[in-house]
Amino acid sequence: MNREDINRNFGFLLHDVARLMRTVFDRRGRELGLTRSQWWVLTMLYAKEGLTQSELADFMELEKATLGRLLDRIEEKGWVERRTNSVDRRVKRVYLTDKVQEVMRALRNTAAEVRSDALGDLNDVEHERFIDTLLKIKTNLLNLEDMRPEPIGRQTQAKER
Amino acid sequence: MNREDINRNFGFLLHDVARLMRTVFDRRGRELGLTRSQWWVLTMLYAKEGLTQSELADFMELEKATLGRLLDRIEEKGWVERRTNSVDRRVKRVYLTDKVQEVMRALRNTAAEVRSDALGDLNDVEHERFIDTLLKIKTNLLNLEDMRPEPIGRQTQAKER
DNA sequence: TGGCAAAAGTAAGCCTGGCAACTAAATTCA
DNA sequence: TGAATTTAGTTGCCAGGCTTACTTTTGCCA
Repeated sequence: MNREDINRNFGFLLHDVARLMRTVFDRRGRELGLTRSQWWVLTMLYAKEGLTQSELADFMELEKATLGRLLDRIEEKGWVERRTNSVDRRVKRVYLTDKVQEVMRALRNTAAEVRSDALGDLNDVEHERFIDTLLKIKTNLLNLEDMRPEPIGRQTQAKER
Repeated sequence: MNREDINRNFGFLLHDVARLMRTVFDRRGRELGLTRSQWWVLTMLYAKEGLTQSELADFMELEKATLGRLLDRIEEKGWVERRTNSVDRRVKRVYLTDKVQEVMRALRNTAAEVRSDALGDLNDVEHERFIDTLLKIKTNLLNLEDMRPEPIGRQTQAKER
């Protein structure tokens, strides 16, 4: 890679843009009292309430430990509840509380703002193409052997039962 | 946003892909003994050796503090040198050491591998379009008022006076 | 049934990143 | 000149992410 290319380097750019997005969202989210990651968990839960922590971690492609700590903080704020399962006492299922509803509304607005600020002048075609390409890249990355060992899990299920 | 959209949500996708890239790179970089961020600093320095820490932080759009700590670790490994300026004794300029050359070679190879694994089947047109779009988004984000106050440096201007 | 492996969560350690507060040096300007 | 302001860099604190190592519980099977 020569020196001129640097600003068009895929890895750098992606890194930059993701960081900028996070920063923008974190700043706007601060007045709502949460971080981007916490918001992300809430949004995922909104779609998939009642998953176990491990299932949720798999779904979000996060490590169990990372998710666990996120949940600690969100639970402290009273937005989420871990319910112990009576059948399997190791398992904790995660539920949103009622209290979270108003926050969620505010978040959706803020998220839409950030998204439209970021995408700004892109037309629909460009937008869709961009999303398609991101999806392809994501697929490529998930298929790398590097990703097999532990991270994506996918292990197990179709096991017990 | 309805529940189906979630996998085509720009923010999520970007977050995911950036995280996956980081993970892949970190795993492959580990055997070389550095993290993605450290590699990033080295690469930037390769293009811009001799900048002051503040200039480098601006260039990389990082906080001075974040860069400072990155440099601490890289310096410990002997890949980088902070030289104090005799004219302005506050300033430290950053230089690569000779020792770093072989690491850099390995890094460039690894980076190219990761990039081609990630981009995989994309054709050139798609690739270029993707980069263009990323650049537009980056520009949009950098132009937000949120980004003005402190973050990018350029600080100070028009304060109380 | 009794032991062992696997699974769910947690804890601790490390690195990155932002923000805020600080120190030291330089600059401004009254 | 001397006080106030700016600037360069560091430090402290916190969130988030990954890894590794652990505890508890469950399930298998010999």
